[in-house]
Formats: sequence, C-alpha cells, structure tokens
Amino acid sequence: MTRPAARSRSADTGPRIRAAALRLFARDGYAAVSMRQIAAEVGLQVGALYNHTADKQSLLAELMVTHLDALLAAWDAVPRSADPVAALDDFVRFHIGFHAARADAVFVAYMELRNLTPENFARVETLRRAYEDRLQVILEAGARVGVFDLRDARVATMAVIAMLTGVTTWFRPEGRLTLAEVEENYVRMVRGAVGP
Amino acid sequence: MTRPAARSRSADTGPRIRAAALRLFARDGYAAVSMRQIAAEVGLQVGALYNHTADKQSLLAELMVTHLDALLAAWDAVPRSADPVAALDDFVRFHIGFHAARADAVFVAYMELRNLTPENFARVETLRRAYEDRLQVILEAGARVGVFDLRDARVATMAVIAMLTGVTTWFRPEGRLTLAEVEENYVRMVRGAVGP
DNA sequence: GCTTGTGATGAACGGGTGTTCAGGTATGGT
DNA sequence: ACCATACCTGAACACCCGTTCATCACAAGC
Repeated sequence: MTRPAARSRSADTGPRIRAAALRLFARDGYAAVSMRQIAAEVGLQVGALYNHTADKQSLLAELMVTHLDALLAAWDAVPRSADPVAALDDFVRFHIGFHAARADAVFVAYMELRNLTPENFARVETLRRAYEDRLQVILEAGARVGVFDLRDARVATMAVIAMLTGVTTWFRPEGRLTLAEVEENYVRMVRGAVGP
Repeated sequence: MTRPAARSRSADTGPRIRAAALRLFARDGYAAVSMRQIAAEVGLQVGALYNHTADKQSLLAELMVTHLDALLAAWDAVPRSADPVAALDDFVRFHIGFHAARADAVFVAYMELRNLTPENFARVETLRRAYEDRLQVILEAGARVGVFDLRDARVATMAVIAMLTGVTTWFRPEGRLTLAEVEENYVRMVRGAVGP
C-alpha cells in the first residue's frame, strides 16, 4: 500500500494557487498576469508554484476544464423534466444561477480560449459543445412535439446560450434586481424566442 | 493656408499599422501582442511605430473608439421606421450585418476592455452605452403602444444585444447558413423574446 | 540645387518574463 | 533518533517587453 503523503507545511497550497490564478486571470487576463504575481498573492516565491503545477499553461487549462466539468456535472444532477417547456425553464434558471455564482470562472473560460494550446483548446471545446448539446436536445424535443418552433436548432441553441451567458457581464447581486427576478425575466424571454 | 504635408515614403503607414494591430489583437489578445510583432507585420522596425502612435495603449483605444464611432454613425444613417416592430427588425438585421463584416473589431472592442486605462475605458463605455440605448428606445416605444411586453426594458436590451453579438462567435460566411438566413432567424427569435 | 522636415533605422535603456535548480527546512513514519 | 520525502527559498538562465533617441534617407518647396 502507498503510504499517505507527508503533510505539507500548508496543505492547501495547490487550491490556493488555483484560486489566486483564477481571480487574477479574470481581472487582468492570462497574458497580463505573471507567475510572480500569482506567487505573491499566495505568499510564496515563484519557484514554489512549480511544485503544484507543471507550467502556466496547465494552470489555465486546469481551471477551465475543472469549471466545465463542474458545469456538466451540476446540470446532469438536476432532475429532468419530461415536458420540454419545463425542461427549458429548468435550463434557463440553472444556467443563470450557476454562472452568476462563478463569474470569474465563466469569464476566464470563454475569454482565454485563445491562450490555450491546441490540445487543451480541443479538450475545452469538447466539454463546451457537450453542454450546448444538452440544451439543443431539449429544444429539438420540444420542436418535435410542437411546443417550440425553431427554424434551426443549432442557431437557436447558440442564441439562447449567448443570451443567458450575457447576464454575467452585468449582473451584480447588490444590483437593482434579484437573481430570481432576472431568472424569471429570462425564462419568459427564452420561451418567447423559441416558442411557436 | 497650411501647405500639404510632405509625402511620406509610404503614405498609408498609419492605417496599415492600425490594421495589423487590429488583426493581431483579435487573434492573440492585446497583452500577448508585442510592438515588434506589429512592426514586423507592417515591414518596419519597432521605433517607426512611434511616428504614428503615442504608445501601445493609444493604439488599442483608437481602434475601439473608431469602431464604436462607426457603429453609431452607421446605425444613425439607417432610415428610422415609425413602427416599433419594424424598427426592431431593422436593428436586428443591422447589428448582425454590421458585426459580421467586422469580426476583428467586434472581438477586440469587447474582449480588451480591461486593458484600457480608466480614461479610455470611460470613453468606450459611453459609446457602447449610447448604442445600447438606441435599442432600448425602440423597445420602450413598442412597450408603450403594446406591441412588446417587457418586464424590464434594460434587461431586455442586454438580452437582445448579447444574443445578437453572439453571432460573431460562430458565424462563418462559407458556413451552412447565409447571412440573410441567420438574420431572418434572429428577427424571429428577437420578436418572440420581447413580444406580448 | 539647396533647405526643410517627415519618417525610417538600429541600437540601446531598464525592467519584466516563464522556468529551472541546488540548497535548506520541517514534517510524518519507523 | 533517524530517514525519507514534500515543500519552499533564492538565485540564476536566456529571452522578450515598451519606449527613446541619435542618425540617416528621401521627397517637396523655394
């Protein structure tokens, strides 16, 4: 049996590095953030980062993949409504709620795509596409039974996702509207956009 | 009278620098592009860039402001439909068409906001807000006469803009759908989203 | 044909970049 | 008490950054 790893001086250094990197990447952008800034944020020297991550690129890719994995897992854990309209409402509320709680990760995951190596980009794109497909399946099911009227399922999918993700650019918890109010607003608009 | 400026060896160096910067900023991001790369793209040494721009930051700000000025001027040149529904249709077609033809500028103008100095950011935000208000006015006019039903005009405005701007992330002229087909698709979806 | 001035070069400035590594230190297991 | 390991420091590596400037080339106006 492998023996338990020796306790580190600060056991959660890895997560703290990733948290700091996420915050800084979201605020200033991947290319504008240096490894020294990340280290300083955590209270380390630069070299110490490399005990927890292979390199800067892996740090970014890991943040994105982790976020998208969590997104898919969280949606797949939501009970499925058989009625396509109810399922669409669920999706809208879920998407807005999940993304509002993770503004930094959302921001990084689609602003920093161009800073990924081709391999990492492919991994991330596969996950993103899988999530989009979850919505598209709902829309197509509704179109088949006539509760939705789509000219093009793929275009409708992209339109709805863009509309929903846009919320993260302006929503603030202390703002004029509560999250629940925003969700209801979008439930209504999305229904109208794909409705017959 | 001011005498005409002495002809430069290549009269359009300034525009060529801006064009190269726009392309590179869109592809790799402002922070990831060096002045030396821009110079090489134009066929100059680095120092020569500073005959045409104050610094890298001004280059970025100029590109954004120019784009947003052109956007506002182009929309204001579109004949206004008195009917709010027709005006909304006009806006949808205009927005998609204008943005599809300027993918690089669109991308830069809303991906690189955080790389602007506070003063330049304020200038750009004012222009962006002015454009959003053009749509909001249409939506509010329609709501007053009952052809639209909005829970919140500002939220509806942001939702429509996000939906429309999202087109630039996936639309390719050589793709499955023509631009006109995409426009009609969105005209329909936007009408539904804000409809009564 | 000379003067004037715009715009290019090429080198330099100080400083920041990601990454590596030998050396040191503290911890958990025996 | 000792060993093995995990972790961190501090310095160094080679390279790239935005910006400045003395110098030079060439085109336009007299």
